[in-house]
Amino acid sequence: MGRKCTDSDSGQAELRLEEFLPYRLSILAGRVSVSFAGIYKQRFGISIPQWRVLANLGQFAPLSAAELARHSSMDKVQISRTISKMARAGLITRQTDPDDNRALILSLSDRGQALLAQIIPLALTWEAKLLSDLDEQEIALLDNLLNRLESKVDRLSATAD
Amino acid sequence: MGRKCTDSDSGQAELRLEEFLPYRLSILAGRVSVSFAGIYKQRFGISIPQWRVLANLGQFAPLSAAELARHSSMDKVQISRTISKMARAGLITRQTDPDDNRALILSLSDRGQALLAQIIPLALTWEAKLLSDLDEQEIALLDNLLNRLESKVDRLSATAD
DNA sequence: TGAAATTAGTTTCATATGAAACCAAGTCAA
DNA sequence: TTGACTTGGTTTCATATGAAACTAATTTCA
Repeated sequence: MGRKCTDSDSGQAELRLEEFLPYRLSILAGRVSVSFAGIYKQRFGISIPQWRVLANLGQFAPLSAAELARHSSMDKVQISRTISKMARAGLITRQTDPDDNRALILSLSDRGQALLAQIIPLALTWEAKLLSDLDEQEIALLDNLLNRLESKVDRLSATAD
Repeated sequence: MGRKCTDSDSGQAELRLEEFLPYRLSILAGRVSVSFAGIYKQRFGISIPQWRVLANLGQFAPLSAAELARHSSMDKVQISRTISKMARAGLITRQTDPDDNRALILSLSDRGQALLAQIIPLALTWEAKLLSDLDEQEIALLDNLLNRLESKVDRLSATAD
């Protein structure tokens, strides 16, 4: 960083938070997460990380812990702890991979699948409500924009040092 | 084992995470936050909550702690701790409000302002990079969509229970 | 081979978090 | 006034988090 153009009166850059994308995204995502978590938290007693594991295994199982971490962009420590809890609760199964004895093969148990099947309709209904002010085209556009931002931020992170 | 029914004809609801908005938003916002935090974290030694306080006070000061909490949608405990640290570090000033001796009047100190002035150009540059694949119109649209989602989720949370 | 480097997952430890209890100041109602 | 209620902010306490150290299995390559 070089530019230290006398932070005094003249060239003072301004930041309007209500227009600053990282900030807005973070606020919005936080509120969405909390609001959505209200759906399954007390009703089913699972946390946000547990919900993530549940949903990811529901869609992509079988997965190793490392794959699951990549899929869900969760920390590997958090994965480890979350799957321990969920295994104890009988929601997932863990077997060691015969082809690589370090790795685990993770899947949903019947109970886990049943739980997921209970939550999914609630999730979809809730999402529909969230999107109810947007028309088809706008939803498609949002989808497209989020995709592009996602791959952009990945590229930015990759080059950051 | 597993699938007792084929998805197409049965009532088995499916969830495609890559299309599920709460999930995508949360992943994207997390990555954006982390990537952006890389800009100021080691360079200036401030945390994400500190950045939020800095930016909010920069734009909206003077603010009470409660107002700051509302503005930034941060927890009041977190606000309390963050402003203590920042006051100790000489980044903000805290005076008790003469009109209400419970309340604090928070502002940026000169040092805080100088720090913010250093970060803002970096933040704007970074944001510009993030948005560089989107044209004017798309940015405006994104802005509009995020706004509408934000107010929607607020309404959903309000009616939650 | 077999020693160094990598990778999968767990554990440790210091820090961060937030719900609930708390104190102190202000408001309301009788 | 006074006592009940609310509000601003801090503290407590139990839990969550993640970086770094660790164990164990696998790969690399001299």
